[in-house]
Amino acid sequence: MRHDSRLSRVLHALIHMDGHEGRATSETIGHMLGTNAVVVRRTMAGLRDAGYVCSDKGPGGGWTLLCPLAEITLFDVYIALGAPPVFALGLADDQPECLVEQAVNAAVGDALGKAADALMTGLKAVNLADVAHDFERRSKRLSRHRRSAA
Amino acid sequence: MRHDSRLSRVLHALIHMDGHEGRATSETIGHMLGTNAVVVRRTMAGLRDAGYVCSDKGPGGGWTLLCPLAEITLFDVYIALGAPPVFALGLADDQPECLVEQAVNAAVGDALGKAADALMTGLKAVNLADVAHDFERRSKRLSRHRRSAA
DNA sequence: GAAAAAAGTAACTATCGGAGTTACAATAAC
DNA sequence: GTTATTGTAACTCCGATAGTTACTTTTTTC
Repeated sequence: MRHDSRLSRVLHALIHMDGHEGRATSETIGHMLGTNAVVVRRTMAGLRDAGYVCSDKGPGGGWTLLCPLAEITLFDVYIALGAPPVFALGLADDQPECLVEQAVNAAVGDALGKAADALMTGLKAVNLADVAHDFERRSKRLSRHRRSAA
Repeated sequence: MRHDSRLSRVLHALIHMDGHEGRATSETIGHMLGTNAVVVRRTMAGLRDAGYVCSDKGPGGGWTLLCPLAEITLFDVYIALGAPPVFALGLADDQPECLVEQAVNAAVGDALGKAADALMTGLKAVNLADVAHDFERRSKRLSRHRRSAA
């Protein structure tokens, strides 16, 4: 596996669900994301547990957004996913008694810690309504271009 | 694989090499890092290509540091390793035409970009002499504790 | 109450990259 | 020429997400 794209995918699903009439089934969401229903259920489980969405079984069932987009930040979603590991880079721990390893890990760990802080700050600064507005901007720009090309 | 610990390990090796009399063989370095000689050679190859160390074959051969520690930053070493991927988190690219995906990826990518900037800034701010000094501080502190415990 | 539509979930496979290992070639010192 | 050493290719191992299959459970609808 190269990347963990769950955050990106779940956000994608939530924005689509906001524009969606009524409930969206896992199957529908899977098509929107280019994946399948089981992956959608698995990934959305954390959001359901956190109370941002609910799911209903049976005919007419599916996923419902329980919250205005403006009240969910990217950070909230990241936490609801279980705060998965951010970095591919890590510290060696083969010689935990070695003071050189400790000094190196303190230095690298400090830089990684600052990077993680910056990431969390960045995720807290944006809510899903911001992303939805950006989507709308992109839609309008695209239709302008289409008209002018016609 | 969980983490890429090459940066941490190479730094560990370089600090040890600075305190080492003459050349250090891959075998010796492997023991210091808790790994084996082939992994050491593979990982150090980038540093050799970048000119920070050289390696000599044959009896009496091994690795030599070519540069004062103060002239190498953590960032330099990261680049010499080939600037490996920093994040385990990534963007979805299953629906590249989808404007929702684009908006989501712009938002998440922006946060990741700021985090990467913070990481690089942190890596540039520390050179290997800083790490070596921290190692010496740790050594002194430890021997004080040992004396006072005796 | 039977059929159908949906979620929930377990279990398995695919994939990807670092790490570990083995094997062997190339080189240099003595 | 023997030995110590690097250089490298080729393979296995591991861990995590992602994909897939199969089955159970729940709920609606007829």
